[in-house]
Amino acid sequence: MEASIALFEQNGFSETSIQDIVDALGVTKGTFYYYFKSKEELLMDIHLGYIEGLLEKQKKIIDDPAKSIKEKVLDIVYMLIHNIEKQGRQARIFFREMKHLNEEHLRKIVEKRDLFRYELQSLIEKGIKSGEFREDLHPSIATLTVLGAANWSYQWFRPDGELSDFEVAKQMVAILLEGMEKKQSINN
Amino acid sequence: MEASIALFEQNGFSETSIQDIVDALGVTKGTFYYYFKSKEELLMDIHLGYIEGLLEKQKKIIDDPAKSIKEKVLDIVYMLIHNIEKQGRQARIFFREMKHLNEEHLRKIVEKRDLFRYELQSLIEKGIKSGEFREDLHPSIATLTVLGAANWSYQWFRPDGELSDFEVAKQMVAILLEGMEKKQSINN
Amino acid sequence: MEASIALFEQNGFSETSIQDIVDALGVTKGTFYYYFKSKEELLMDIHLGYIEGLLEKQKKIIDDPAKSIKEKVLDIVYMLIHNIEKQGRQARIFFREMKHLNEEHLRKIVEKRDLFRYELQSLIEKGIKSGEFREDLHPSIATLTVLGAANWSYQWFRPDGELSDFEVAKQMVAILLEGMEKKQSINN
Amino acid sequence: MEASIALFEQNGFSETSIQDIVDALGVTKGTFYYYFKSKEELLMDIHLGYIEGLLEKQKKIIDDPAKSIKEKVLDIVYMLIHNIEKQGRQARIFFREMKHLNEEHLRKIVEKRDLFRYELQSLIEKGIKSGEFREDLHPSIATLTVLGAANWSYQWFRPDGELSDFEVAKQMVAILLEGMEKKQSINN
DNA sequence: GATGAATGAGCTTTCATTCAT
DNA sequence: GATGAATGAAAGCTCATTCAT
Repeated sequence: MEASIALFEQNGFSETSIQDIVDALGVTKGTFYYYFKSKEELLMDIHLGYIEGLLEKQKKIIDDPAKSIKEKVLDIVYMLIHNIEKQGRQARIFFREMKHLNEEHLRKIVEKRDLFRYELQSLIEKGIKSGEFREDLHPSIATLTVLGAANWSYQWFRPDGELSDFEVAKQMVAILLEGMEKKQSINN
Repeated sequence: MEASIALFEQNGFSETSIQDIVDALGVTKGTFYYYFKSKEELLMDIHLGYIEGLLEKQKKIIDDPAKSIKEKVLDIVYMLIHNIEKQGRQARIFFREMKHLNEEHLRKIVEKRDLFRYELQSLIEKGIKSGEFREDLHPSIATLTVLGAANWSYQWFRPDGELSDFEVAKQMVAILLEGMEKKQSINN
Repeated sequence: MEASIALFEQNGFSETSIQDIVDALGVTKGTFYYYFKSKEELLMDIHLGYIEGLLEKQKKIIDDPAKSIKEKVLDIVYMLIHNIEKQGRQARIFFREMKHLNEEHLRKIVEKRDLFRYELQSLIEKGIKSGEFREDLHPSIATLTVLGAANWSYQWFRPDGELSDFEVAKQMVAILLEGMEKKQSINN
Repeated sequence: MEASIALFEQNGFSETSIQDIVDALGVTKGTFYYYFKSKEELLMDIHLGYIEGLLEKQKKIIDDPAKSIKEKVLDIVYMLIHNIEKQGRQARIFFREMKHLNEEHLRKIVEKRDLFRYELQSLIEKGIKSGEFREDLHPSIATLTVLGAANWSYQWFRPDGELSDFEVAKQMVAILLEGMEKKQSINN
């Protein structure tokens, strides 16, 4: 799986042959099929590992009773960006290669992906009710804006860049929560 | 090109054969190679058409002397989302299939894509200088946050949804400019 | 098709690879798939050619108004055996490799094979009614006995043997019609 | 062997993998190779079991001093058909999969199969000499006609059909001995 | 401008067999 | 007696590309 993740990320699922994978490991194609029923099944395993990891981490954040909703949103954004440092390759495979899953597998993955989204959305809805977020916020668009900003980072965030994952997350959340506009000073 | 865009978007570049394309048109493979040097060249044509269209529209917005910077950012976000209504398929191909370009073509496209980003970033930098945006804004992260939010919509925005492209863009820009937080009333 | 018939007959369908077929012709595998959708489709074409040829010949014999029923039975047996001289390889493929057809194709072929049997059976039934055949004959078993005797010959009849196909057919029909028993002389 | 007979008969020798066989038994492939040297050897064992059983039963019938030759022919036909009730699957494997034996094994099996035929042929020859059968009978063709009629039944005879194996054999032998023709009454 | 025949390299997958444990 | 991991050869099939016509 590790070897295939590196190859799928770099060259794409369709462009990576079983031969490429087993060559990277110094084994033969037969060995691959001893461990995986098909190339698609391997892809499914990668997808499952990724999304279930995310769901688990999201759940821990949401269930934390000590944090405010804003803090939880920050934590989720940070978690997504931090995850790219650790599992950026899986993330890129997840978004790019999902269409190569078969119908049944795709259904399962989309279900979990949607669950992640709904959990975030219901957090934002709570924030609106509790007064932490503006009442005129459209919960689903707010959710997708946050997710877009964070997920897009898998396209550009490199852990070796100028800013750390935490600083990127802080900046991004600052924009999302407080906005880019210069605040009007109360005294003016 | 039209036929291939529909097929590439639906099934992916690698999964679409030349045969599929010519079948959709009722011609034969020989004919394809009379008009295109290779499958990759066709993909390049699609990429070029998409990114050059975006750059042109972006330029028109930025060069408009009648608008504030904030308005220009709104316009660019709206333009990106609106584009999905018109050219969603090209957008999805652009982001998903870029890696199938050859080295030289890829370089050219990445150059133009980066140009688009730099133009937005320099708009935001101007906004910071002019006092329209907060001084503590990290221009590159702000740029990528805006682009992430807008570009991500190609994954979920459907023109037949509840909200129009303009309403989605307005909501999204409201979040990006004013933030999700409830503003403190001046009297409190 | 000709090349594949020779190979399927000699080595069996599963044991003959596409490579074997195209090697025999001095072309490449791609060429094979330009003309046939799959290996199974080629097998179907062989089956269809064989059974439809038989049905056509059977029809001509049955529709001949100048012949008695006994003569028609002889003609059908002779036709089957004669066919082995001309198309013995197809015959052997027909009986041996039918199970490699896919469900839909198998259904079509079995239908036609059964039609051939029913036509013979209805001929025998007419013979019983007309008094040419014994009344205590069980039509379906008689049919299968005749078909068994004739069809089995594809397992052993070789056109270069001692007897010609016509002589074999005559002998076989003599047994089937008159029996192997020594007839009791009228005077005894 | 039992498990493999069921699988070979249903799906064919080439189409049945060792994995299929050991799966049916809940053991592993290594175990198979502890008991059989190769897949082909297993096939040979099945062939040997079948043909030696037939030869033994044939010998008992032929050696019976209490029976006429005609009765012996009936008995052999009955034995063949009866065998299908008991060992139909082996029979079908025997006729269909023989070509998968290796050269040496094939030679041995063909020898025994031919022995069975010669024994029947020599019985018929005796019947001709003794006056039980017509003198103009061609012994080898008569033999193959009888064998064809009987063996073919493995293609269609189902023990749950309308007639029992004994009734089918009686009908078939009636045809083979007395013929299908209506006998001319002595008084006419 | 367009066709149709052909190629060749590559693909995923299967499977009988081996063998150290 | 039995297992499980591995192999290697081959299978059916796909497909971008070429090119004479």
